Amino acid sequence: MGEDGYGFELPLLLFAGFRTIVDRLHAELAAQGHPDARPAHGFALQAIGVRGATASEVGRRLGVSKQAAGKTVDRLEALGYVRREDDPADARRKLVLLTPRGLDVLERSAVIFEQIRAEWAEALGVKRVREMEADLRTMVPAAFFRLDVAGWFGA
Amino acid sequence: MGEDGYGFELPLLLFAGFRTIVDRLHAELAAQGHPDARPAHGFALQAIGVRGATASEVGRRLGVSKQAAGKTVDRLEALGYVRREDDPADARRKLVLLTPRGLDVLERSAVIFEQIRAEWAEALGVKRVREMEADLRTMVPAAFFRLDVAGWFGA
DNA sequence: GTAAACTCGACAACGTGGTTGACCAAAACG
DNA sequence: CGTTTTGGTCAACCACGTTGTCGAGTTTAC
Repeated sequence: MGEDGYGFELPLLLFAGFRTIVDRLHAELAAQGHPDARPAHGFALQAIGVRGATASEVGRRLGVSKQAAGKTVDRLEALGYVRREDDPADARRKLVLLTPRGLDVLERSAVIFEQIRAEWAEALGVKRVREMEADLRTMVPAAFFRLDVAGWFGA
Repeated sequence: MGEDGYGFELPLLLFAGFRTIVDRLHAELAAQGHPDARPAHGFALQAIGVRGATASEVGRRLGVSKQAAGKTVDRLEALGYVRREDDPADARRKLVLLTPRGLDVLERSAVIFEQIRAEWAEALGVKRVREMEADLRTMVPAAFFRLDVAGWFGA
């Protein structure tokens, strides 16, 4: 063991940092009219995007099965964040589209994330935050758009 | 939005960094005779510790309900990582104790985490890794350090 | 010393986010 | 054409979490 402490600290700190930000985000979202939004919803809504996507496409973008993506879309639909629409050009496809409410939660999330990052920059210095982001980009495989987030968030 | 990009990047990078390390850990563990080990097991085994603990204590240390902790202990028991033993001093309690196999996976995890951290230090510089850890410690609430680290290997 | 309060472990029901496998209808391809 | 691929859905299952309930055992208060 090195002088820097036990090895599990680094992954634990990374996870704790992530959870700290995500928990803050959802506390803010709850206070801004989105009490039922969950982390997985944000990932899915981003994968859907303003131009819409099919459930299968969402699954591929998130690195999960089309069935899992379909169930997530079901929940988003029940919460009013997306709607489904038949694709006139392909009778198999059902386009998933953001509702105004879905767009709202995405926009608010972006604003809140910016606020949190600004707080980190104020506490640590902009340079240190930028270095942290750059270092993480160096160490993370490029194709990390794959999320597979199950179980990593609290209730 | 600042010039640094969208706010989603920082939490996504933290999560990606965590996942990158944890995925590496479990690939190594699988190659070293622990193919069924999962991330949640590692957290639970740490919470149990070499001196053992009850399911309720594990739940408190991990910040989950005693029922959830009990179910995780069930799985660890089925995998041979822990055993349960009646507490002669308190007929309500059932002590959860690491088996030799449970201790083995903990020890191997510590070694692998050290290797991964050394790789990060080689790629980024020891100073930058230390700064990252220090910065994260600054930004993360102390509640995330509930895991009882002292006495990991009987120390 | 006994009654009340608390704690532990267990059971049940449920929610969320995943997985495979199977299947049909529609599209794409030979 | 017929064959293969693709999109959506249903069903069963798993991992991990939640509340609520409950009996048995231990503490605490009076």
